Amino acid sequence: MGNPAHHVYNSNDPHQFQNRKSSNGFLGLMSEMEASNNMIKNNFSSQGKSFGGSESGEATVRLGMKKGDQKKIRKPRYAFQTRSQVDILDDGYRWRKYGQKAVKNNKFPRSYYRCTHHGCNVKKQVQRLTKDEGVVVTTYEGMHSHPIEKSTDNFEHILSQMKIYTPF
DNA sequence: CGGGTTTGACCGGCGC
DNA sequence: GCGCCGGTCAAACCCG
Repeated sequence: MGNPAHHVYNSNDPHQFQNRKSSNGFLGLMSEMEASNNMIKNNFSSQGKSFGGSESGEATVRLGMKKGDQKKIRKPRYAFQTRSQVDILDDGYRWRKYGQKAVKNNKFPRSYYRCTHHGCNVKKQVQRLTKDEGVVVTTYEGMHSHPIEKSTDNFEHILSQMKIYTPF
């Protein structure tokens, strides 16, 4: 991958993005999480810390031992949809793709990415809608506990801020 | 070479 | 218990 010259919001320039947010640019912003779990709120209130849930969960060795000792914390994740012609929305972090699966009722596959930063277990998945090819759904899971490593554009900064404060 | 992608197999949960 | 399904692993492959 590697889109050297420009960043990727590109496909629709920021202006359009802001203009159409009420109608189409920002199709939706939804967050999935279990309201029944209070711990999640704790995790989110202190964004500077590591989000304990997923980390401890993944630290457990899989395949051969049960990991559901005590925690059944549901990892909060939030998704937003954008109009873009490219699947790769570069938000400033480095992602490594670890899977791709076809989605039912959808003719396009879904790609699974993971942040390559050491000790950062943030995941995201990118999906494209069948009906509107121009719509790309990006779902983030977890939160980065380290700074962005690329050039800091304004929009990226705003975006990252958005990520932090979205759930509430 | 080193890092990221590809791709099929595998795993755990859920419904029947 | 079995099969579907969404998500992940890992070995091969690719490319700078």
